[in-house]
Amino acid sequence: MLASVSTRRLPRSVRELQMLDAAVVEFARLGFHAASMDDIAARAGVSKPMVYAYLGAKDDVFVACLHREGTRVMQAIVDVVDPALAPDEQLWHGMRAFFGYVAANRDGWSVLYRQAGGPFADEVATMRARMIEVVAGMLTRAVEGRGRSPRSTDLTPLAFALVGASESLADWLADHPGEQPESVAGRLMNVVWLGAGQLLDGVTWEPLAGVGGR
Amino acid sequence: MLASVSTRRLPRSVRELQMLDAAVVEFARLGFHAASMDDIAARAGVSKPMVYAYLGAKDDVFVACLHREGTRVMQAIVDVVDPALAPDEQLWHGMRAFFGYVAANRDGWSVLYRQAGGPFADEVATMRARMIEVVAGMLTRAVEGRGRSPRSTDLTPLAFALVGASESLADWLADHPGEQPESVAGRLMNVVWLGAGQLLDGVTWEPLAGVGGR
Amino acid sequence: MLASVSTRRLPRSVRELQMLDAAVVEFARLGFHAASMDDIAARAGVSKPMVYAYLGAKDDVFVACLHREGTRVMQAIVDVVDPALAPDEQLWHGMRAFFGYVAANRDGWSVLYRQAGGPFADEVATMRARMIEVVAGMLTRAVEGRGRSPRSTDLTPLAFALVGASESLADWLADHPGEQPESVAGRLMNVVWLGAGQLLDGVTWEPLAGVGGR
Amino acid sequence: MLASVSTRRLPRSVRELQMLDAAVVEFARLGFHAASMDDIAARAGVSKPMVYAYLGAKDDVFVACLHREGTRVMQAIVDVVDPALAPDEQLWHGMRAFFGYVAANRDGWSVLYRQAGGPFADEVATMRARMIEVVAGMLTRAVEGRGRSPRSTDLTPLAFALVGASESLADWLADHPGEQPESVAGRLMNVVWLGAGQLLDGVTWEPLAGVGGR
DNA sequence: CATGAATGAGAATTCATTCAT
DNA sequence: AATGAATGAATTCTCATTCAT
Repeated sequence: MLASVSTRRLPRSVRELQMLDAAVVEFARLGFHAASMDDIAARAGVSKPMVYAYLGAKDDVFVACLHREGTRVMQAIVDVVDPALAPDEQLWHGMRAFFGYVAANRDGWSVLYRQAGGPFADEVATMRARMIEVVAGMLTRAVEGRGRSPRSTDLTPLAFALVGASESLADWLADHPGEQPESVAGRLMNVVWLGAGQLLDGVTWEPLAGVGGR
Repeated sequence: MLASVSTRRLPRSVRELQMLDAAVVEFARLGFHAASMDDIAARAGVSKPMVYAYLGAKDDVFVACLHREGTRVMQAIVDVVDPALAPDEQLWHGMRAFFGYVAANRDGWSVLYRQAGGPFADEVATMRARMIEVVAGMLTRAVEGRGRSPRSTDLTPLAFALVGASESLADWLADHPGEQPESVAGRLMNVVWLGAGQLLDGVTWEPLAGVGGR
Repeated sequence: MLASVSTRRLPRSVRELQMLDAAVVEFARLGFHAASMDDIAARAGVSKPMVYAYLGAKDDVFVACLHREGTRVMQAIVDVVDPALAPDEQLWHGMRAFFGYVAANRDGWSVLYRQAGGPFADEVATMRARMIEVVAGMLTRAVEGRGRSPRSTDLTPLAFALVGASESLADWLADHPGEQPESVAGRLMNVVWLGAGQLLDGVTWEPLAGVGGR
Repeated sequence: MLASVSTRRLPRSVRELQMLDAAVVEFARLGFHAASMDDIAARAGVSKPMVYAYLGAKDDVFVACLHREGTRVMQAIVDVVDPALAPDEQLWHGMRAFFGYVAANRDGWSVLYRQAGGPFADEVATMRARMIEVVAGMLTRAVEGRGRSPRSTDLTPLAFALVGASESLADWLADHPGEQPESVAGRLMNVVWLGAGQLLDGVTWEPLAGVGGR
């Protein structure tokens, strides 16, 4: 009866965490529809009714995962972006945090970013929007810190591009264990910062007249 | 009784196309698992056994969609990338074609991009790898066109970033029907081309000191 | 257009034979339910509607197989049992023919004997009954040829036993290619003939009193 | 509201038995392919998912039936074959037990014997092989008990014949509910024992001359 | 608190069978 | 005479969800 390693009779909060962890893994592994409540319960080491009692129906479980993971990414960024820093340093820290999170939490990231469509379109869109907002905010402050107000306030597309690039690079990193995440983040930072800088300085790339239009 | 537009008794090739189209729509709408063969058949205006007879099991149908759409995107890009053009123009044409295709084929794009997990990871990965290869090729030629041999031949990470950014922007584009693909392509092109250009010119951004080109 | 090996445009009777052959093979291979009209048509080298046109629905096809194979076994026996021969020779010839048929036509035999139950219980039972009748008739004539009328006219169980033994031995033969069918038939003939002879002579085996009854 | 005979919420072992019983009945009635999981579940008084949860897929259910029934027949025989008995008594007891079992368990026997083809050929063949082994053992001991070492040690064909004859007679018995298993066993015992005995005594029947023991 | 037992509903897949050509 | 096209109806199997204990 010594409960040293026994997982029985844990407090509710702990159990909930185990379940959420299991759910994230399963949803990431198979996607929302293919993941089964059975597998989630099994992976969490509890019986199915427990999952229902603690987290509710499958939809609820998924939304819970979504929220937790979303909060985590945003927190990871917010935590390292010190407003006292120089704008470029803020961006650099934020990107590193974001990049690091995506690379280190493939499962959580999957849940957030690879489950478009379906009955959660709204939830996912909302979560994504908040995340993009954080990134876009980071970019905006960086731009403003350069003493310029962005011509169009809409840095959202750039935020999207940045997120997509990070995700893709995280994939690439996963296949190249020898590479340093830091260095990859640095290269991305360079392109974005230098490119955006040029743009702000009025330098633009334009297609050759007449040729681009065909 | 109208014989003219009656869709009964069509030759195989026509029916196959109808089915593929229907399948792409359904897969895009609900994802692989949630889409049902019933719905696909219904949308194609045939009975389920026809789908099985012509396209095979659900997996086969999905792979067929994947291949068709994948080939289409690639073709759309390859078609406009004239090797005789200047490197930057090649990149510009390619990106414009890509965003144009995605804007015009939301469904096809969804099928390709938003089903990464699950049993088709390999198929999708293969297709993406081909795409990245194409992009990396364009980038390499662009760099060489500037009269420099790439310091490390490895432009692959940049290709990854670019493809990821494009995919993410394509998503954004899909959710903002008002936006012009051309304009999105232009913005991305600017950041990448200017940023990469600066980098190649030896300008770099470095953390903690802000030495680089601001 | 030279129709040397072409199988097109054959006269009805030939086509029907091809189909029956194919059907027997398929029914034997998979049983009535698991065999499919598709496979039968494919094996016969014709399209499904041909099978329906020539032989009718699946049930009809099966019954046709049943009848043909049943007729064949019985004919094989009747052909060799010359009433002019001595009774034991009649039995011997009949058994050899029967045994040979079963051994040489595993498929046909399967259709006849391994498809009990199901919607054809009646047909199968009838066919079997006729077959057993032939064998029993053979036995009866043999017994009568010995100058005795069988005590109970019912030699049917012995016929059943004989048929079962033959089938089982045919299985055994199929696994022992070195063995001579003739010799195996001979051994069976010996047991039956000698055993039945003893019985007719009034010799019987009786269990030890009191022990057999527990 | 009657709690006593309510069949709800039974422990697993009980339900499993009910299901196996139901499955045996259905498989016997219609054969493996024609029997449906729906029917099995209905007959067992449960819903289909329970059958899958407890017994697995249809194949598994069938194999489970096969094993249970096979074990039962073998056990029925082994239980009554006392090695201390005289060889002929051993054979007699074994045969009586066999026919008795078949008469009392028509369904179980059908499942075992009438599904030889198809994907379970191996399972059935294995079980039959074990049975033949047992019979061959009994025959061998019987022969040795007569003070003779079998000329060729190969009594296997005779065992095959005996088992085949028994199986076929079991079929006959199944179709003639009026018959006494005891009596059928007796008749078969007589033919085999007397015939084999004559053979061992050197009496043989030879074709064309009728030299043997008439 | 925790679970084994149980199921309704739905999805994939196959097949016998029929037309229109 | 012969066939490709087409389908209604089953059948196997899975899953989210709920009770009774």
